[in-house]
This record gives sequence, C-alpha cells and structure tokens, in this order.
Amino acid sequence: MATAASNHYSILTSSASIVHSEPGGMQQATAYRDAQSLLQSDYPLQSNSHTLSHAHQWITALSHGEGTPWSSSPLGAEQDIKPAVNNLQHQTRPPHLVHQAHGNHHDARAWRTTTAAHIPSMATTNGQSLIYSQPGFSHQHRPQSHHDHSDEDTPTSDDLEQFAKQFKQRRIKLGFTQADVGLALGTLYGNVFSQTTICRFEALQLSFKNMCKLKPLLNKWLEEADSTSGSPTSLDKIAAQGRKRKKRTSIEVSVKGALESHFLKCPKPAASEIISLADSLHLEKEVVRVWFCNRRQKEKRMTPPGGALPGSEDMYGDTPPHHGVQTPVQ
DNA sequence: ATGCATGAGGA
DNA sequence: CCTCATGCATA
Repeated sequence: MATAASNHYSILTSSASIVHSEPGGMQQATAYRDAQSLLQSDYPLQSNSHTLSHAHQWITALSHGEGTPWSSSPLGAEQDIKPAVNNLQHQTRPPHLVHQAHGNHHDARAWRTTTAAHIPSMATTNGQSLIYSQPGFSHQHRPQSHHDHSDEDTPTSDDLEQFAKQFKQRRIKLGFTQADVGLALGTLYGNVFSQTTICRFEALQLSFKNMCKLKPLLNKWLEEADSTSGSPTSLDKIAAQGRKRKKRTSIEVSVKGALESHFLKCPKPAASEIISLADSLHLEKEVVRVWFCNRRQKEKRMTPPGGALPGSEDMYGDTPPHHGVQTPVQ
C-alpha cells in the first residue's frame, strides 16, 4: 500500500519546483500532488479540491481503510465513535499506548483567524533579536566560543535568525516546498519532519533549543540539495501512517478571549481550576488543559506570533519608533 | 501559517 | 500534570 506513495514522492521532488516565487515572502507555495485523497469516506468537507487554485497541502497517504474513530462530519453530526484505534506513528515509538477517545465535540464552528488578541510583547530589551524577554530565553546559551569554527557550538539567536532566512530563500530557489524538505531529511538522516516543523523553523517559531537541534540537519540538507540539484536522488520514504486523531476542536473567539484573560492571570491553573473553567466555558477539561499547555509553549517561542498585532500595545501613537522586529509575517 | 492534539519523558 | 518536540487538519 505504501508503494503508490513512494512513487509520488519521487515525482514530486523533481516537479515541485516552479510553482513558487519569492515575492518577498508571501507564503509557502505548496505544490500539490495528490495522494489518493479519498480512500475512504474521510475528509468530509475537504478533499474536493475546491476552488483553491493553489495551496492545499497534499494529503499524506492514508493507508488501509478503516473506521474513523474520531470524525465523521465536521458540522455537527458525528457520533460514531469507534475505539478502533490501532495505529502506529511513523516514528520510533512503540505503540504501547492507545489513547482513549471520549467522543466529544460540542458544536462550535465559529472559527476565525482570531490570532490572539494581545501579547505582552515586551519588545526587545536590546533592540537586538526579537526574543521575548522570557525567563528561559535570552541570549542565555552563549557557550564557549573558543575557536572559530563556523558551526559546532550553539548558535546565537541571531545566527538562527539569519540561517532560517537564508534557508528559506535557498529552499525556494531550489524549488522545494517545506514538506519536501521534511521528507528529504527523513531519507537523508532518518528523521522525517512535517511541513509544519519546517515552516516553524523558518519562522523561528520553535524553541531555541529545538532550533539548534534542527539547524545542522537543515544545513546539511541545503548542501545536499544544492549539490544534487539536477541529479536524481534516491527517494524512499516510508509512507505515512494513517493515524486518526481527534477532530480539532474549534474554540469560539469569545471563549478564546476568556481563556486568554485567565491565562494572563494565571498561566498555570490547577486541575481543579481547569475543571471549573472548562465547565463555565462549556469545554472539556482536556481541551482547556491542552489549550493552556499550548499557550505556554507559544510564549516560549523565539518569535511572537504575527510580529506586531494590530491593537497590541504599540503602534497607536504611543510607542516610540524603536524596534528590532525584522520580519513580521513575511 | 497555525490551532489544537499526541506522547515521551520528567518530577 | 507539566514540558517539549512534532504534526494533522485547517484556515
């Protein structure tokens, strides 16, 4: 079953070129190649390759058809929860833990790109990098800088920033999508990464440590891709597994606002508090708990989401023109 | 590009 | 339960 997928990959790597152009950084141009979209009745609303003239992540092959434990229809009717979750993540983890589903899903379909409402952006203390002045992130890691080796030691935030920028440009020049890179890393070093991760790397939306870990890999890929540009590379990738996960819960804007408020007061609420909060917001406890976890993580990223949000704290004739934020949202 | 989710590993 | 690295599914 993974055969078809393999073939796709071979093709895509070479054909994924052209599509993108770098207008200054719009957004990744996704090259599509489809991978048998409908193999079963999943993907109720999408997969129709609607009018999107461009931009639709390919669907990672879904192997064997089987009941869908979580979703069915995105608009309300979905109550066929099957505990048939026997998966296996395409990683090196033993699938010794099958999460139990609690067929939830409260309606809620009022999403909007309510990208946070405000961030306590503390701007840059040094006017240097855009790192949040967070207690765990600064230019803390500035290890021994004895000899002058280009890489080797931990890079600085600036190094990462520049590398990411360069990386993206070269990647695009070479005609690769973020997903291509992620896949390539897998074939080259055994570590597959998703489009998401590559994207976040380029946007510096990973933790400092994570960035450092990925940099060498991406750097190596760059060299490879560069030297190999033109010749076929052996691509073999274990097709992705078809893990069915819980349908993403859409939290209403108003609710998000409430959560934000609570977060500001208490970023790490106790279990009991989460429960009551969840109750008052009509959400599941788990959803709320996860929301807080994700929120905290976001706080630790290298770059604040969106750069400068309209309505934040500066930009309305109150903040003096000082800033070191380089690429808002490219 | 991002929001919500999963899971390994750590107290 | 949390943190952290990651990613599916979406916007």
